[in-house]
Amino acid sequence: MSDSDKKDGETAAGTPGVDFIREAVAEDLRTGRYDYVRTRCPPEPNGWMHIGHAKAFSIDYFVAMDFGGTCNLRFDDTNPEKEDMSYVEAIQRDTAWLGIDVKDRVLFASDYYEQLYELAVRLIKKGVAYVDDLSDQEIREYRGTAVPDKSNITLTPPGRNSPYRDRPIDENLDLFARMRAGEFPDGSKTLRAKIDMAHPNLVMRDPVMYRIRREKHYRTGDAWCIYPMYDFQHPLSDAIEGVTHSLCSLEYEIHRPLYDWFIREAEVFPSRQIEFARLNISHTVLSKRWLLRLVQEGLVSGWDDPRMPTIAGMRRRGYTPAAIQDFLKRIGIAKTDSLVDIQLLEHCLREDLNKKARRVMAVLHPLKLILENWPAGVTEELEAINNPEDPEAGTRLLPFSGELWIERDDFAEVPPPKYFRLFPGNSVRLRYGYIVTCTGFDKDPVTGEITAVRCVYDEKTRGGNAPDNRKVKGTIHWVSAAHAVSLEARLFDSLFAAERPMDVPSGVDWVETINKASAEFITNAYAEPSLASASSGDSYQFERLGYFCCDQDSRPGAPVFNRSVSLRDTWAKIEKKSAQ
RNA sequence: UCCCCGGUUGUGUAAUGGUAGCACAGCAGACUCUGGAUCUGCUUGUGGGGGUUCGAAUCCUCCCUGGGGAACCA
Repeated sequence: MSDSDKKDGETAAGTPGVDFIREAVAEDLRTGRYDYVRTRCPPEPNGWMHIGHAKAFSIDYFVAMDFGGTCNLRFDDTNPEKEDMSYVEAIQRDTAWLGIDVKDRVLFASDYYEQLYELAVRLIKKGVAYVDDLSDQEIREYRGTAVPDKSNITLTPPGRNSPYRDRPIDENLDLFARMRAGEFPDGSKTLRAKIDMAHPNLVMRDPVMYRIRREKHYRTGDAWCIYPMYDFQHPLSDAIEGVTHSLCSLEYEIHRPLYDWFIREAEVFPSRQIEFARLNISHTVLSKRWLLRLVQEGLVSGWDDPRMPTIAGMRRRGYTPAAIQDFLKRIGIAKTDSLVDIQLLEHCLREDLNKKARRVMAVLHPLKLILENWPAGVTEELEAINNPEDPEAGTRLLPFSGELWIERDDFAEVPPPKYFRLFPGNSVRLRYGYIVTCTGFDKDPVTGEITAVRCVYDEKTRGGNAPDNRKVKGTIHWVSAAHAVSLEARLFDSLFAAERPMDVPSGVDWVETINKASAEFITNAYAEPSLASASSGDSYQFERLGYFCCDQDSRPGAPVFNRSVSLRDTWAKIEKKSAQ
């Protein structure tokens, strides 16, 4: 065995184990608890999908795929006040884009209203559900719970039974039918499960199953004036669909006994709920409520603002499904409440785009460079490699002339330590062009601004080669001024400077903590001519700057690019260090 | 207060009674026509105390600590 073989063996030993969910599923198959696997993605259509949902749905989907099973996309649409068809469409589009192919298994809890009603009737007939006349306030009080106030903590004594708890079954049946028929006003009655008002788990203290709510539902219209609650609807919808493993986030852990109770009492297919930790990412927020507010108050341009952690926003920003799936694979699945560093997400994007994105040259902060010894009126064409990581991508020709745009940062009147770009007397290579030496610069006498850099080029270095083997430390990018395409570059930063935006100091509205400098639009950037034909969604690497994705706001002759992520910037680190 | 669930390098995640590993981040170096990419090396960890055991991140116990729950939302 060679050394390298040994090394492979060691690496294999460090291979991550299978996660606890797949372990449990495998166990269920082994013991015969189930003989197939079916999961479900359970969105509520009340907002757009974000990366946290992507994590959950990917777990649902890939767990099913790994065991040769199926995965449903089921909309849990039982709250007509908040739900809307536009959300259904957005969620379906984003799910498919992520590579979650549920085929025709797109389902709606609202399609089960009749079945759920029948199951409720079954529970009433068994004597384990009853119609209650208590108000919401009274239900809370009878439950024996205090007002949830972190600063004023009180005991939770056993609850008291509702005076309507022991209504005869026939009366309950009659009342429930009349609730459906619309004989009672909103909020005047509920259907409750008869479990245990002294249960230590508060969700088991006779949870509400149905409420009266006269609200037009986006799918069922006015057909119903009673709507099922999540705790009742979810397990039974799972059962109706034959879902074996109902995977959800940790917040539902405490609901599992209730999930099991409904399944047992309704005598339906025994789906199993398993919980995992939801995703948190630094410097952003994965809360539908917060995201909705950002959109509604115009703090971002919409659900698909490139700064949003929504799938639509990330897609517009330039994230790829491959990068997102790679990220989700790397963060794993666990029950530990965690905060993933956003740099891991960015790393995954860079890694994907590095292999795929074509290289182009663009100058974001233009500074004129004049080649003093360039023959007047001459334009040359120079060959450039499209992607050094992918030889198949081939080459292209770049126009070159005596007046170029270079990056303002690539010239320094007085070079800082370890700076090896352009400064008086120094030589750099123009990428794929010539080696040039700085002879001077023009300066506005009033403002002190550098207006142009003057250089001479070495004609023997065409293409950027140094035939004399001379070492030129710096290579900078450029665009021929006469041939440049104007473009708009949109640079983005995190929406929140704080690592944990949710931890808002008391008395502060979180909206005030938004990073106001999180979007910078540069309208006077220049790029090589090939970018004129870019179309929306195309990703490029702007050499030495980062990955950019062509935005939907682009117009013919006026391309707009979003910076997806910058390149790793060693120079920035050096600068930062010497500044300290 | 009560009920439930967690705590493994800076971050995330493995190790399922038997050498605490991997990735990201960080640091140092090599290489380079992108200060990119790639490659090499390095630092840092089982929340604490007791117990069981030849052997404990893993089992028991107490403590500490973090999260969740007490909606006619999901």
